[in-house]
Amino acid sequence: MIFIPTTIRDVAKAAGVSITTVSRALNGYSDVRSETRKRVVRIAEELHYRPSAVARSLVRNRTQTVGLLVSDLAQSPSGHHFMFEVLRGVHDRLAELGYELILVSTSTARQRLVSYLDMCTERRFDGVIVMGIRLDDPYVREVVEAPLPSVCVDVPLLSDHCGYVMTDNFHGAHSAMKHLLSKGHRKIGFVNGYSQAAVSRERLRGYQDTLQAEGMEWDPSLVYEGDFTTKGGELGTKELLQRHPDITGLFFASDLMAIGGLRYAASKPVRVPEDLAIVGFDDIELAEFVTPGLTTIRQRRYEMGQTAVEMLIGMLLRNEQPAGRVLAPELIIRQST
Amino acid sequence: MIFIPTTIRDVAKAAGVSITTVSRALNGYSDVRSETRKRVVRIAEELHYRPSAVARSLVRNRTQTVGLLVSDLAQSPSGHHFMFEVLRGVHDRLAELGYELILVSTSTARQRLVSYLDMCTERRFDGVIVMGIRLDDPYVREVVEAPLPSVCVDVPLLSDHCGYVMTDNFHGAHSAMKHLLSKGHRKIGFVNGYSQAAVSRERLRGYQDTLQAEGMEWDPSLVYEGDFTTKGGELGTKELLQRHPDITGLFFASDLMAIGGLRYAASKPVRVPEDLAIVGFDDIELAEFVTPGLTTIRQRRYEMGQTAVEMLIGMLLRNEQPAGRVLAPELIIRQST
DNA sequence: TCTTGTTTCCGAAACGTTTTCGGAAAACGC
DNA sequence: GCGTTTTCCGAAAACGTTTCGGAAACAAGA
Repeated sequence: MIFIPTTIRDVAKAAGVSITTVSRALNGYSDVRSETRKRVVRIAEELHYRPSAVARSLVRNRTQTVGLLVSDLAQSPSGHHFMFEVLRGVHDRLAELGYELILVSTSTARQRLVSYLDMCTERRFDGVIVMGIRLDDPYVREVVEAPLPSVCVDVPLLSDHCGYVMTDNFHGAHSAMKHLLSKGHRKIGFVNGYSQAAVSRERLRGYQDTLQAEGMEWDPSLVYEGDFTTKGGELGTKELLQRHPDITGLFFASDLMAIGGLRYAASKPVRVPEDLAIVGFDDIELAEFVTPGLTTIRQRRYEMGQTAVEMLIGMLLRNEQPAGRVLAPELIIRQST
Repeated sequence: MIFIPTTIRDVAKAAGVSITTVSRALNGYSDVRSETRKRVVRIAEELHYRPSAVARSLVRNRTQTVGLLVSDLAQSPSGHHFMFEVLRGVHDRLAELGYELILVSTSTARQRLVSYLDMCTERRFDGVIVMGIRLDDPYVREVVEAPLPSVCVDVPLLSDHCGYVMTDNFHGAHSAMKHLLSKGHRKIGFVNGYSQAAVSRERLRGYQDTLQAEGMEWDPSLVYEGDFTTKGGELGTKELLQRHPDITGLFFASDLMAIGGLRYAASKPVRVPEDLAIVGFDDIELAEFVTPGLTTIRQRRYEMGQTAVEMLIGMLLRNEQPAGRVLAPELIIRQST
């Protein structure tokens, strides 16, 4: 019933050599006669020998595992859309490099008893990738201070063992605004995410800067602080349109909020894009299917995941200094503008 | 630079006892004086001692890890929507039980060299949960035959160490059809997923059975075999409406395909639900945001993940027989019918 | 005093690898 | 035939735990 795997000892015995020789033969060392090597390899295959990663980890003092820390798997801001793609990027690149991905989230009871750091040291992760974390999250400090190589996604934290990768939110917001301006809009509102997210700050800066660069005055009452949710986007749209009925364009800090804006418009006699042009941020899958199709700023999420891995492994293997990498976003024009 | 964790030896030395005593003190054995125990616990905390899961796994011969095998992370049938929720359920329940989740997908080069089974034995997973796999996937055999406790999601495979959990697709399809019939539709088409998916077969059976139970003839030309994608749904709708212009209702085996149907309708002068009623399957997040809102069959995805874990751990810890568990779906009525 | 039992602790083996060090045998240079 | 190098292989230590089988110290019962 219980499955007992073959060990290196079994192979050694069957091949009539020492376990040392088996280890060396299978790991491609040079000092083993090719004839012996062939025999060992053959017998190892016959016995379906698979070296135990556990034992190997113990002696090598590296586990070839990376933890993916997600602050809250359940109710992340942009929902699954953002996370899943990053996760895919992380997973795929890790797999290519021969690392395993362990998923850790804070959403469970156990994680409240044992801290992130405790988990990481217990499991002896080689490194950690953090995502979906807010600047005011208590774990931030823990992660950055921990003596464990790490990379943050979408949080610009930098130390001697912690790098980050994120979208160029400033320029993303900039190109969204340039697009709206080019369409002739002059009164443009901004529905932001909550201010504790690093990305919100950058997007706000992009909004302001673009307006000022065009010589237009910048009016705080044109900005609404939402929470990245559809509901928040709906409320923000309502609020801003009440404050400034002459608004003809709205920029949202997330697609989910922009979809809230579309919903509000649909419930009123407000036509999109004729009466109100809408631009989102993220380019989640929904954006294409919603009517009208949502003009938005595409984040390269898969690539962010890959890049995070690249950086982490660089720190691990080649002792590279952690850095901050910024990925260029892309304007996707659909029917909402 | 490199982080060297404290070992049980460090604690033993600092506390002036043997490592045996430290181990027994921290693991709650009875034969250690409470005074000694307190001292050991205090010192362990002071030194931030965290027992190495690696070493423990080696000696205990269990790793407290479960692999989540995903046949292809990238292009799964229902996309992220299905997987992510199941994954959450799996993760959360595992975490509660003190297990770690390792994500393994077949989408990478490395996985093509080393088989699933090899990975699992190398890493010494205690058990495995499989999802997103097709009946004709070569890995199916491997997993079922492997002497490793496993649970399949959405694939009805049963052996003495392999159980499964899935939605009651037959009854899901049944209630979708009953709903359409109750709305007065008499000519109803069915856009199915690819036939190699176990769920497709069940949904087709539900479609047929319901019609026949109502004394209606069942016409194979009313069924289109799609591929779970939006594009396929679009093509299927076009094809079926050409074959039978008098169709007034369409049932889709996935929401993504149903959305394809909505798109086709929007591109023609076909009004939904007036000219054509549409029912999907899954209740992905999109279903609510699409216009018109999609009537669909909700799968309890999070719960499926939890249930899979429950069953696996039962096999592991309490030696329970693997079983097949079927979860009831739910009809969600929106504006598309 | 001798056995018996309890309580509290420890030494040592075991888990399955990798790796260091060194030794035996063969080949080579002279 | 002798030293030297090269080739091939094995013994043993190490990684950090858990656990088995005592052992020391002391108390209690005979």
